[in-house]
Amino acid sequence: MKITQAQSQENRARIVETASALFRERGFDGVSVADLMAAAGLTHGGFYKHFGSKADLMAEATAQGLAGKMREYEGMDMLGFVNRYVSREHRDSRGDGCTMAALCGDAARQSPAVQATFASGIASMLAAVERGAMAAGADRRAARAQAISLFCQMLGALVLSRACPDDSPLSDEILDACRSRIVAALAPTVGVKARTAPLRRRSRRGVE
Amino acid sequence: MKITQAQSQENRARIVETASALFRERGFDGVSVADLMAAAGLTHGGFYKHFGSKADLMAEATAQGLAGKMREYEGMDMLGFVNRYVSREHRDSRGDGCTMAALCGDAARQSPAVQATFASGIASMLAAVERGAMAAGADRRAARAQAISLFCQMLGALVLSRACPDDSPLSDEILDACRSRIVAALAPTVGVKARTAPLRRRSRRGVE
DNA sequence: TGTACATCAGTGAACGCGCGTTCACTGATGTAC
DNA sequence: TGTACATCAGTGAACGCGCGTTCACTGATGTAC
Repeated sequence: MKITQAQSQENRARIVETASALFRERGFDGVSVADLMAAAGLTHGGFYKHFGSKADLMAEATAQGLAGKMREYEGMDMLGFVNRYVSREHRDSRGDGCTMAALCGDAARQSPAVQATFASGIASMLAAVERGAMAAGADRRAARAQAISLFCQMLGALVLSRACPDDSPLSDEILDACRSRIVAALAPTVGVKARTAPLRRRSRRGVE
Repeated sequence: MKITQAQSQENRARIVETASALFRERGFDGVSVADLMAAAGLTHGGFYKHFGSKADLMAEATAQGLAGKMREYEGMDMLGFVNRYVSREHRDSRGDGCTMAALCGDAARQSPAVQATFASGIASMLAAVERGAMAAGADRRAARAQAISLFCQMLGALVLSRACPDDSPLSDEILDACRSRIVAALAPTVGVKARTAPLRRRSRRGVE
């Protein structure tokens, strides 16, 4: 049965979106094409009408996952961002969480296309954190290095906390220690003004 | 052909050692039992004379990999440890490097046995870093949180730098920025005495 | 110390299975007239 | 606006392949006497 062009585009978008979440939850190798298509409400045969290969989808889903989270984070101030990122909720919702944290381990062994996508995602994230750090009163010269250091710590905490068993107290401790220290380091330079300074490059009109 | 008991034990140890390196290089799913046995100079059929399943070996190889690196790191002072850990050389030698950094992403999706092994490895590592931080003059009260924060940053930097393509300048930048900041933060409290204080719990006699 | 024999680490073919991918087919869509 | 027909997104069986695992077999080891 043929389907409306609009329907087809909708299906394609749903496949990418579903893949992005499933890859984050189970890793690239943990999701089969059949799994994925079933989760998107389709059968596996149609996959190749939309994508050249699973590897192609991996690159596209990664790119979309990274970009989507960036858009979400850009509206937040530094404190809010840190509190949300280094949290039990984020740790426990891989499928909804940061693509970088969920897949950076896998990315190191993937194709150059996926790695390049990751590198540009990391660059965007670091640039956003740098703007946020400067808005929070960081030294202009050191803002870049501080942003890198900060984000590495946040991501490291999340990744390590996820490597522990579900009920491990260590998992909570890692998150709490890192979050507290980062927030404390940010606090002296964060006033009411900084709290309202979002990570985004410039203000945008309109609703989200 | 039967083989000496000593030979058999040697073979078993070599399989675990080989597996530990290969898993770090390619991930748990990236190494087949046949690959692994061939790399250890054996044929795949004999695998089940030594191990109940591939999953069993994964847990054992992970435990050995974590313990082996701990022994190596324990002999170093904080500055040496940081400089070695957050380096291009470490990034480029996954098979020889830190098991935690190489496999923590995969660990989150593995069996409880592997996750428990990871958690205990993380605990050992954090305890060692805490001792090192205190030897380097850190505040006794904050030493634990500082150790967690420090190690998360080190691991995060390594993992992110590995997610970039091989020739990416961003990969180098991440390592350099984190290493510099950590070393600078350590420097004021690190004197000649601290430099000679190793991470290990107490001094041991005899050669390595 | 020799001899006979049970043991069992290692071999390599074979197993069922799930994977990524291909393909003949379907039938509503979208278009040419 | 109707009619005839080419298109092509989606279907589901089938493909070859590599995986983890099993198994009958080998033959030197290690042991009982």
